[in-house]
Amino acid sequence: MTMETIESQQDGSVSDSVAESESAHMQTQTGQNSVPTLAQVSVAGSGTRRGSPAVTLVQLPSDQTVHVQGVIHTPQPSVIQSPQIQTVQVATIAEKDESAESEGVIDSHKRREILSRRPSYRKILNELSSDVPGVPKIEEEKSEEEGTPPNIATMAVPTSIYQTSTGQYIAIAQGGTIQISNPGSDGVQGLQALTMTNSGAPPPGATIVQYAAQSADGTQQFFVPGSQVVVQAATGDMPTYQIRAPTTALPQGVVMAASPGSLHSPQQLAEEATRKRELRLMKNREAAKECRRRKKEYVKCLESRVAVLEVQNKKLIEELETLKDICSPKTD
DNA sequence: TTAAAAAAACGTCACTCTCG
DNA sequence: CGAGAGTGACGTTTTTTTAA
Repeated sequence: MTMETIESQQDGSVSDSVAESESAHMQTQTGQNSVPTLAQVSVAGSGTRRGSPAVTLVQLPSDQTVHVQGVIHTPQPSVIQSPQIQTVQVATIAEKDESAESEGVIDSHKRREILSRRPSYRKILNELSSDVPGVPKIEEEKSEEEGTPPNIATMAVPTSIYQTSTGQYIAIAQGGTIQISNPGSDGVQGLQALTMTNSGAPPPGATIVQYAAQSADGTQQFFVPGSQVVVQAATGDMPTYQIRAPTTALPQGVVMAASPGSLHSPQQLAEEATRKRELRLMKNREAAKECRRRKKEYVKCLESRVAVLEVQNKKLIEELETLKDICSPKTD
């Protein structure tokens, strides 16, 4: 097996401002890869140059290995049509309006409009993956590479565990996650992950537990401003919990009903508005995390595709050279 | 070892798009 | 048409890298 080295143009940075790397359509000049920032891609060629498509291993800079199918198929006519064609353009999946950058005087609102009309990464990548078999799809669900489900992962380091009067266990993890487990169920399945949001300044002296029941998946969420913890649940159809400061043994206040019920007073309305806002912010927070994860995956995918196309380009160049040698006998 | 710089990650807002 | 998901932009925080 011969190891050869090609060079791929890539900045390697994955940050919030991926738009620059997305917008760039990479160009490879034949025989003159003199691009300032170069990353090396190792290619382990295997199999035949002619005949059935050979599978090539491409070692990406990020220790990824990509299986690349051979691009030269003997039965097919060569894709090389003219010696003058020396520029290979690669993967302009998500075009950004280049003029917006070049002009530089465009106002931010208009620029925002342009940018916000781009399709989602999931769509782009799925379209891309339908074209290229090697490109993985972004699943609708969380990918399995994320590992265990969140409610299992977060049970790893509970700092406090309480038992309610109904026999349920409440664990408060360091990350602010509350977990409720039913002793009757077999461990993990009885777990319910709850999130304590400590962000933002709690109203002074107030202890508000906001509760939202989502019957669809059985998820229950509590919002506890400040650093209080959930201590005890009462019996009955409507579960109630007490909030205590972690350092004191005295109950600080109560707490919650399983449904907000009818809201009348301005304070209740304000609390409801606060609850809705907290819920919206929390969802948006999670959505932003997921969006960034998808974006990173998308960029990785683009980089993989660049490597694949670099390999294709190299093979086409080799084919061109071979054909040149065959067709033009030596003159000297 | 440490301070500064750079990069990455995060939270929030504003907006568009999609779906019921 | 409204609710919610998705995402770009922006400012802030955290982590990593680099130079002294």
